Amino acid sequence: MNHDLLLANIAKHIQLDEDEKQRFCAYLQVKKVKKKQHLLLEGGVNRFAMFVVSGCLRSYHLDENGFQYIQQFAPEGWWIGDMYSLITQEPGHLYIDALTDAELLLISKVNLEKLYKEIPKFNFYFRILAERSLVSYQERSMENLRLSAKERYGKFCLRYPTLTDLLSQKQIAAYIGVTPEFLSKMLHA
Amino acid sequence: MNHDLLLANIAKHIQLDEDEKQRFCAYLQVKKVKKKQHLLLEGGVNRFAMFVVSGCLRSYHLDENGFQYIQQFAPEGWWIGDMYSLITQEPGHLYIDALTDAELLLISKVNLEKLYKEIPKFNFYFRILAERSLVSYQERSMENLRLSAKERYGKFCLRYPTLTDLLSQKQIAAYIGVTPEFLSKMLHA
DNA sequence: CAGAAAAAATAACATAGGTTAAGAAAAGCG
DNA sequence: CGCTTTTCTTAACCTATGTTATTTTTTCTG
Repeated sequence: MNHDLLLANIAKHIQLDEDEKQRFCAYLQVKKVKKKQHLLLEGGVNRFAMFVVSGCLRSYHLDENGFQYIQQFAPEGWWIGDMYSLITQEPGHLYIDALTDAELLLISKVNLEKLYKEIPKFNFYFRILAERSLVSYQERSMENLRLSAKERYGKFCLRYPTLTDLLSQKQIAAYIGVTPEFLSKMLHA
Repeated sequence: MNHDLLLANIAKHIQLDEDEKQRFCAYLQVKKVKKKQHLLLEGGVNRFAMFVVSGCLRSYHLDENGFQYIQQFAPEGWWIGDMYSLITQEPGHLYIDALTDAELLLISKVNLEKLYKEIPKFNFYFRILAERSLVSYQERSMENLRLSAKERYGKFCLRYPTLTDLLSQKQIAAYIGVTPEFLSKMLHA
């Protein structure tokens, strides 16, 4: 079943009885997307937190020169969204799209708020997730200041071991913040 | 009273009755530190989340060449800590010290866990904090990739308006990730 | 499978920011 | 208040990474 991967993930942090599982799953909706399909555009409001059941998504910024800067990859088992827009329900700056065909579970902001009220231990679950994610972005902020491109490439490989040989160099370059030309040169040097 | 600033901050997000306030405050300890005093060294375990009542703290990394990279400034009303070490209770990589004499409220990891059990709405409070902090570090990660030093300086000024003319250029340089020499040149160009 | 589109490689040249060094100004401290 | 230490400024030179352009290779799609 679609929901098993997510329920297993949740079970690592909080215990849900059958009734709670039912109620939680009732708040979810399944979505299938094709490769390259967009789920969020700059200026849009992100109304859903998205859990990747299969496939791979990414979130990125686009600058005025058309360069992409990838904030996150979301392979199987990861959550993704524009946290800023999701929290505030204001228009955000991120794009989110699918790098492969993918199957998602969505929970709307509205349902998420209901969930927190009805089953407060989800505050605990999402606090743990937010804290871990926070640590990861704190590290990346510092890495992006103090490490060379080659070192950032190394960190990318550690963070996404399953994606290292799956993604194009263009995607990896946009994640570590160099041009594809430079990444190519670097990998051959 | 020392605790008012923190209680006011909490009151913005959750409602505590008098008894809950009492119990919460009983978990806190007051600490006064002098300028330049360290609260955490690399390799140490961060046992306390720290709330700044007055003064200013900072957290930073030190690289093998002795360069500092500042992760966060914490003026009055901010929380600070080594999130990684605090969550895992493993040795961390951050240094934390005082940029001015400062007065802090500490809550130990142990008491924090008790607090979550006894007054579960603190899960909500710290979830909100973690989420906001997450958004801020997500933004900084991307800024550190895509913005020039001058643009990062601009973001620093927006993020810490009260510190812009308080901190030395050396501190600001270590936050935006350039050498003090380059920052000086940049500000005079 | 063929043609088109996207990605990767390579190379010459350009630039933001780093390095080193030295002096000037400011801040800390006895 | 004077001495010491730290910070700031300036400038010449250096390096990692960007830019532009071209060719080759790979992937997509009918």
